[in-house]
Amino acid sequence: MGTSRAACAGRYFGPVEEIDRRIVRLLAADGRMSFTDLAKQTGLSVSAVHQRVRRLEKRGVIRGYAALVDYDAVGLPLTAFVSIKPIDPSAPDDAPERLAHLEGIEACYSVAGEESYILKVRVGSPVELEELLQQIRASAGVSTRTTVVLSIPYEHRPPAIDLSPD
Amino acid sequence: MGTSRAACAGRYFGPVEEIDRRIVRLLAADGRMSFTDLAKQTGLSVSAVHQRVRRLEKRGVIRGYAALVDYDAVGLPLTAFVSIKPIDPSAPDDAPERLAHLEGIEACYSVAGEESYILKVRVGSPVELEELLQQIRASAGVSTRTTVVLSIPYEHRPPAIDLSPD
DNA sequence: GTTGAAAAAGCGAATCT
DNA sequence: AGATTCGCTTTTTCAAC
Repeated sequence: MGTSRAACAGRYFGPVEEIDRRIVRLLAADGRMSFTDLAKQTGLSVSAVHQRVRRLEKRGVIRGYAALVDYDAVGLPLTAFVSIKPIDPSAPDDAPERLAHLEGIEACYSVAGEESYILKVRVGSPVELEELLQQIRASAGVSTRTTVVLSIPYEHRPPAIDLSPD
Repeated sequence: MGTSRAACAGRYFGPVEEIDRRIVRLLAADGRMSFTDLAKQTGLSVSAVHQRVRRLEKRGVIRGYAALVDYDAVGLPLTAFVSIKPIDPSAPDDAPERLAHLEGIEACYSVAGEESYILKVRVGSPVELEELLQQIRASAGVSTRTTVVLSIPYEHRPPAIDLSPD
């Protein structure tokens, strides 16, 4: 190997080094933390932190920022997981692109197992879920299996980014 | 009814009115948007926006802010969905609390269907997934069924908050 | 990475509609 | 009640070191 990468006793910590991981961890837990606070927490100057955050954004390590919302309060009280399977398994599998235009689909995961993708959807009511399922089937040529979410004990807990040595 | 709530042709838009929904939508898409920009996008004064955002935070409509991170880059390249089912169905169901201390569990959904909860987990490697699954089974007295995520076409798309009339 | 200064944004109180 | 204007403070941002 020509390059020396971050590794430690068999555990690979990814291409982001210690201080950067601290920054990412802090911002994942509080996306609006100021550069001033970030500097205090990391022991760096404000400018140094600023520079690192911009670099992390540019490299795509930080992909963006989001407010975490109460979906009940904004009229989207119904969450569901929709597993999909192509009706014609020999057809090209471009379901994610075919579904990207549909509002209400929050995420699309390609998975191992019986089905090919799991979608996470948020809608306003059972009728809206029904309509969305019809659109999913029609748009992607798939069958669907839906698991309705009854309640959400917790969600979006900040990631357990490891801070061990490089 | 004594109170008049937001309703429109059979569609209930939640307890958050038009302009507030605009604000929430904008912040969900860009959690670091400045109050100045927010004011421009909504046609309000900066102070008015400021006041509304604080109120939305206090009411819990905005629950927090988070940086969206590239999990591969920070050493958590393995995502999975873990469906759990109590081994003893007559025992009290407090799985969410019993699992809350475990790092690596990002979300916990109570669901309708064969299993009782779906967990979303992020770990660094297959071995770490194995260890986490053992901890889940031991901590909550459940059996697990795991669906490994192979790739993530998209995730955390901003919610389709409706902006129709109240 | 650091310091330091200018520009921008955040924030609270008083005022007005 | 809710929006606006006014100042002051903090943060952001961009120089040069």
